[in-house]
Amino acid sequence: MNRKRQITIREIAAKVGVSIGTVDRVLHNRGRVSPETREKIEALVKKFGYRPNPLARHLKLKKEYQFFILSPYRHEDSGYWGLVFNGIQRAAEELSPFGIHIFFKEFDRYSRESFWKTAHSISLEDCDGLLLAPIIPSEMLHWLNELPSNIPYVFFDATLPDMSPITEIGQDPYNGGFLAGKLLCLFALRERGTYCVIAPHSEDYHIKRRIEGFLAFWANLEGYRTEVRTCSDMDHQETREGFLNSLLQEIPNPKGIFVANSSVHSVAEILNRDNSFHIPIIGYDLVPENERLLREGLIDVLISQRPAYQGYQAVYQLYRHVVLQQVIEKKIPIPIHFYFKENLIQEYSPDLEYKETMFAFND
Amino acid sequence: MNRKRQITIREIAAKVGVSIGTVDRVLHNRGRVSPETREKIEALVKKFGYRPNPLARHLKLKKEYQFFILSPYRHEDSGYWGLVFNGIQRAAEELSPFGIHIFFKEFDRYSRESFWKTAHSISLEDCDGLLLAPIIPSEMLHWLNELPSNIPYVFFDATLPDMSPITEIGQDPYNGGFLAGKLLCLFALRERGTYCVIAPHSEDYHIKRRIEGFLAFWANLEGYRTEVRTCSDMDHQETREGFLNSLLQEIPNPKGIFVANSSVHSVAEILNRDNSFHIPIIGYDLVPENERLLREGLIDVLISQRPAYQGYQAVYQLYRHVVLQQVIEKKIPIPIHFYFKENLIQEYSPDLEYKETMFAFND
DNA sequence: ATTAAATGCGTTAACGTTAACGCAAAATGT
DNA sequence: ACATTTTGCGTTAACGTTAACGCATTTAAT
Repeated sequence: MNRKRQITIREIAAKVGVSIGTVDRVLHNRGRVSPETREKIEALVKKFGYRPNPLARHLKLKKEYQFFILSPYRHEDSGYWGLVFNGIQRAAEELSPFGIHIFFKEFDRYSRESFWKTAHSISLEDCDGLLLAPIIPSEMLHWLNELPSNIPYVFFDATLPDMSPITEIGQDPYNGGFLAGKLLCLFALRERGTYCVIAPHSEDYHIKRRIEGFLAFWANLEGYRTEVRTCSDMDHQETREGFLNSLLQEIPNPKGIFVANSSVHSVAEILNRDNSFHIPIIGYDLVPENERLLREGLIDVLISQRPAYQGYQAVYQLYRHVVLQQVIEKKIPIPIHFYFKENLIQEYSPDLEYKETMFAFND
Repeated sequence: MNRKRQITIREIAAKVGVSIGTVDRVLHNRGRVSPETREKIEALVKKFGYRPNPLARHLKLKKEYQFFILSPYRHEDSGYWGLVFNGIQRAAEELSPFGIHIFFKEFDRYSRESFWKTAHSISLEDCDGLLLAPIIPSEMLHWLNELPSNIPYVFFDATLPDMSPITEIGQDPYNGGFLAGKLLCLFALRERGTYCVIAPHSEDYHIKRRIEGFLAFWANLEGYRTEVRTCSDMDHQETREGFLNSLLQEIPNPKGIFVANSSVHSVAEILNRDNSFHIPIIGYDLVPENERLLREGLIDVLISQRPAYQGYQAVYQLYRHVVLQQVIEKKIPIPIHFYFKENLIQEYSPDLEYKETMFAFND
């Protein structure tokens, strides 16, 4: 159970019969060491698994680490990114004794220009790590390919193929969609009929996979139909109302609706407010507006991507890699998490105040 | 956003006009300081919010921290505690550069004698922190009251009133029961009839609250009946079969069953294996046996208490308190988490291998 | 052949904290 | 009055790592 004490640079030096300076030069590739000595030292380093004591290193260097977050504006996606920032903020506070500093760099997720402007505003010289939301894959890819190769980065929320992040943090969108189907089916009491997917009109890989998962759930069931409809701009009131009206005209009696992103509140507000019948609605993300409507009963289920946890993990794993030089798992999967109106506990709420009633163990 | 640099002991000393030795004596209450000097130093320490650099301290002291886990045997509750241990183990590995060492002290949760024997085997002299599962409240209370007051401890899984733990980690059992009701109702397609609770015959506060929550869900609904039955020993095959047989005789057609603890697999195995009809069953905890039956479809839903996360958090928060001397939130609520057969991802699995298919972002 | 540069290595001073040690001066005991 | 203890404080050596610096040799350049 107890691993043995870590070997120190001084002990390595003694074993080889050189000074610590020489060992240090080998360790940091600072040259001025003969090939034979270098080999001997490298052999021992390997043999004894020497790893520099991160505490001593930090003490000596007094290094301040700068991590940059490249993410959509915090208010976008109905405030989703703000939830991520809460987790990031908390991690930053906890890790401040280690000299971790966080800088938020936000862009408009619908503007390539904004992305580039923001990306270029990051001062790469004194950047020790990047937290990236690859929400515009092509641009992110392009930018990363021109990046100095020595800057470590993590992906959160989504990922990109064929890259080398320290780790990828995210939720399986296919599975989320599948489960959305399952829950929607239950909330509709397995009634036969037509079930709708409402999605933004975008190329977003995540959204597509969620829809695929949702459709996969219904594929083998008999008596059920599914319809996918995309809306060009859910944030714009007229567009939204026009879209939903024509949807209801086309499908007059949908048994349930799955909104594949965080704009589910816009849908639920129109379809389930002041109506004589309730359409089961399931959507994504516990953003404030969605939370409110969940509480009011206009939304039935929300799938959470656990944004604050993702943000926290992104910072923490980067710290583990950069400061502690530990080995990080290549993937950090985020379990799919449901919220009904009865189990609303905001994780890492901004003010750290949790609702007492949700946690009353005694009396 | 950037907090200013922490003040050092040397700077405090300079400001007061004494040496660092004197300041250190004040900080550690080692006497040999005049009252006036002490006051001056204390004032400045307060004013500038001096806090010793945990890295330097650890470097100097080379202090090894010993944390003891006082918990039921890892195999008890169908292996539930083993899952907690996984999270503890992982935290211990991550924190090993800080000299954290973990010692597992396990007892039989059904034997007071075993509890005392185990509790007394903890060498309190070199104990820097305790992780406590207060699963036998009376004995734990008694033991804690006789404990030297300077040892910090955290509660996980459950808590005790009127104590001063560093933090309490746990899930709201009432809410969990309530949601179990809600989900069971959905899985039974809201069919009218009788719904059963099966619980162990014990005084366990958690279990009681879960049942209360479950009953609360049905209380205001019309056409639904609920029946609570306790079984003396679910682990014993004959007792179990006798219990379930008489249950089915009494309630021939239950619409759904809620098992208020992790022994749901025993129930599902008998009631839903090789039967022509499926009774919706919901239970607690993603222990291996339950996971298997969930996968096979004999169990419909499992509520997870996120044992590995609880274990991880318990160690991590204790580390934050003891090593970093940070302020810890008084309560760490564990959100209620559901598993269906489609979203099985084991958090913190022992071998750190996650199921790839659950996290395939691309293609 | 002489100077200059490069190589190979050791030494050392920090980083901030802690606690042992030392040493006056004051307080106490006989 | 003198010995002894106590008080109040400063000094210092670690802890492990890093990188600047120094100093011989060896190698290269003119």
